[in-house]
Amino acid sequence: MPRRSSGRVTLQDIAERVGVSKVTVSRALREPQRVSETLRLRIEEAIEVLDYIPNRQAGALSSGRSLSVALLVPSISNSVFSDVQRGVDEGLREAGYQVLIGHTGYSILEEERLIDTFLAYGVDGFVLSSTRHTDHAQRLLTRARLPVVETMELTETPLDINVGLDQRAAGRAIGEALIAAGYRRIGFCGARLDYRVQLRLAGWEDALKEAGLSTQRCQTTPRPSSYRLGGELLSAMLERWPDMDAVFCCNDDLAAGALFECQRRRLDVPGQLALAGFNGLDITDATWPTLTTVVTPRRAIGERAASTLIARLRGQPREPCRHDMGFEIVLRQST
Amino acid sequence: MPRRSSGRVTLQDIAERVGVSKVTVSRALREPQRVSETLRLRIEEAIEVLDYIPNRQAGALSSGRSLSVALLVPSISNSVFSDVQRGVDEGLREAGYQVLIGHTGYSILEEERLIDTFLAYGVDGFVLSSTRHTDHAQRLLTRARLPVVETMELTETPLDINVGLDQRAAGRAIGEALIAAGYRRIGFCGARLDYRVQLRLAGWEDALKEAGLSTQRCQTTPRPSSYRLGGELLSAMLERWPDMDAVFCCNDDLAAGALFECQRRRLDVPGQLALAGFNGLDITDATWPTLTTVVTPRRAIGERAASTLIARLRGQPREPCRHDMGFEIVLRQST
DNA sequence: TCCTGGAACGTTACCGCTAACATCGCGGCA
DNA sequence: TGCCGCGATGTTAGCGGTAACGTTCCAGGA
Repeated sequence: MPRRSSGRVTLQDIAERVGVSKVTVSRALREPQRVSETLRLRIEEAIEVLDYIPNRQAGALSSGRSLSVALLVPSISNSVFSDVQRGVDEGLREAGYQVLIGHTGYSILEEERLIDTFLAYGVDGFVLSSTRHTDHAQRLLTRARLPVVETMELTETPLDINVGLDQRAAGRAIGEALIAAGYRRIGFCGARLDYRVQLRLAGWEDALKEAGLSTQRCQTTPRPSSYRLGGELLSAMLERWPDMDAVFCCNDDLAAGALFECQRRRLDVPGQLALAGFNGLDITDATWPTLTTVVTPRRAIGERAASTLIARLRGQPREPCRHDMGFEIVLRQST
Repeated sequence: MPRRSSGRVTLQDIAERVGVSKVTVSRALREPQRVSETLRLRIEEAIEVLDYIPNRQAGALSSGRSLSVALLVPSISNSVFSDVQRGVDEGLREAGYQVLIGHTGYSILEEERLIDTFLAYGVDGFVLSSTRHTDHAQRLLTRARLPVVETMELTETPLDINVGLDQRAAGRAIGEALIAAGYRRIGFCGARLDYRVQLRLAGWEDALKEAGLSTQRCQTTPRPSSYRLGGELLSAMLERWPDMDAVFCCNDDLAAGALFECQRRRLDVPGQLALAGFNGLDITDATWPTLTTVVTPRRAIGERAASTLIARLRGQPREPCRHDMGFEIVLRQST
C-alpha cells in the first residue's frame, strides 16, 4: 500500500489537469519565459482553480535553497530590534526571501540553540544581533558555509559581514556632549549589562577620564531594563551621589523611567538633573521634557544587513567586511 | 552523474559510521526506547562527533508534520503582541514546536499573503491575532484542515479555537469606571481604528449612552498609534472640547502621549483632566502620575492559545470553542 | 533534400528522511 | 524439539519537488 499522500494539491495534480508533465509546471513557475505563452496561461489557470500552494519543503530539499533567512534578536519586545527587523525584512522580502525570527533572550546559549534549530530548517543565511557567540555556535556557522551578518556593534574579527556602530565611541560622544554642556558630576546607569552596554559604559568612562572627571557615579544591575527600573536606579543614585548633575542612561527605557522618577520627586529636568538616553526611540521625542539621546541607525542597519546578505546569497564571494553605520547625538530639552 | 549532495552530514553518514541502517539512527532519535541501550549510545556519540544536524525539511516532507506553527501578529514592535508571543512560544516550545512569526501590519490582505506563505512552509497550525480575515484566507485555512487559534477579541463564529477577551465589554467597563469616578464630559481618542479599537469605542459609547452622557467627544484617526500622536490627538480634543474632564485612550501609547502633552501644557492630571489607557503595558505603572488602564491578559491569551493548539495537534477533535480570558480595570493616579 | 540548431517539453534520478512492513534471532514454553 | 512471540534492526517505497540531461519538432540554411 502506498504512503497516503497529504491530500494537498501537488504539481502532479496541476500537470494532469493541464496534460503536461510536472517538470513543465515547475518550470512555468520558476522560469516562465521557458514555456510557451499558451501553456503558461493554462497552467496558471489550473493553479488558480485548484488553489495550488507549492510545497517549499520539497522544493528546498530538492534545490538545496530554502529562500529563507534567520534573524536572531535578543528580545522581541524591545523596539530597538523591531526597527532592525523591519529593515531586514523589507530588503529580503523584495529579493524573495522569507525572514524567520528567533529571540535569544540575551543568551548566547539560546543563540546557539536557535542557530542549530534554524540550520535544521535549512535557512540560507543568518542575521545575528551581536558579535559574541559560543564557540560551538561559531563552529556551526563556519561549517555551514552560509552567509552571516553580525549586527549592532562592530568587531575586529567578523565571521563574515559586520554591520553596526561603534558603541564605545557613541558612549564617549554622549559623555563628551554632557561635559560640553557644562555638567561635571555625571553618572551612568545601566541595566542588563550585555556587551553593548558595557561598551557604552567604557566610552562614558573614556570621556570622563579624559576630562579629568570622576567615573565613580556608576550604577549598574544585571536585571533587564524597564521603565520602572530606570526609576529605581535613579533613586539609588540620588541617594548615593546627591550632588550628581547629569545621568547617561544606557538606553531610552531607563532614561524615560528616570525622567518619570524626577517628575515624581519634583526634581527639575534639566535644571537640577540632566538626563540622556541611548537609541533614539519614539518616546524620547514625546516626553516632557524631551530626552537627549544617541540616535542609532537601526533601520539602516537592518537594510544594510539585508543588502549585503543578498549580495552573498547571489554568489558574491565571502570576504569579511565591516560597515560602520554611525550614530547621532541629539540634544533635547533634558540636557 | 548523480546530483551533488549538499555536503551536510546526513543520517546515512551516521549510520555508516556506526554500522547500522539509517532507519535505526532515525529511530534512535525519534523513539530512543526502541533501540538497544548500547547502540543508542554509539549513535549518540557519532552524532556528537560528526556534528549531525537533522534536516527538518526532509523530515517534514516525509512525515507530513513540520513541528512548526505560524503566529501572525499585526505589529512586531507593539509590546501587546510580544506578550502574546511569549506565551505562545513558551507553551509550544515545550511541546517541541517551533513558532514562526509573521507580521501583517494590520492588513488582512497581508495576513492572507502570510497564510499562503506559511502553508507553503508546511506549518502544522496557525495562531492569528484577529478574528477578521479575507474570504480567501478563510478558504485556505479551512481547506488545509489545520488547527487555527484566533486570538485577542472574541467572535460568535470562530474558525476553530478562539481565545480572547470581550473588547467591547472592556471599553464599556472603563467608561463606567470613569463615570463612577464622577467624570461626566468624557472623551475617546483612538488611532489605527482596527476592529478591536472600534469595539472599545462601541463599548465606551454603550457606557456613556446608558448614563445619559454625550458621546460626541470622540477623536479618531486611521494613523498608526504612537506617543506623539497621543499628544496631537489630545491637543485637538482640548481645542474642540475645552470642557472635557476625562479621556479614554484606545491604548496605552496614546494615553502616555496624552499625559506627556498634559505635562507640557501644565495641565494637572487628574485634577483638570483624567486619563485612561488600554492594555496595561509597563509604562502605565511607571509614569507620573501612573495611568489608569484596562489590563488585558496577553500572556495568558498566548499560553491558552498554545495549550489548546497543542491539544488539537495531538489529535483532539476539531470543535469550535471560545475562551474568554477576561480583563481587569486598574484605577491609578490618572483618574 | 538533408542537416543543424534551438525552443519546448519529457525522463530520470535524486534531495534526506520516515511509515509501513519484513526479517532475524533468541528465550520460553508445550 | 519445535513453535511462538517479541524486541531489535533492515528493506522498500515513497513525501513533492528540482537539476541535469534527453527527446521531439520544426524553421531555415547549404
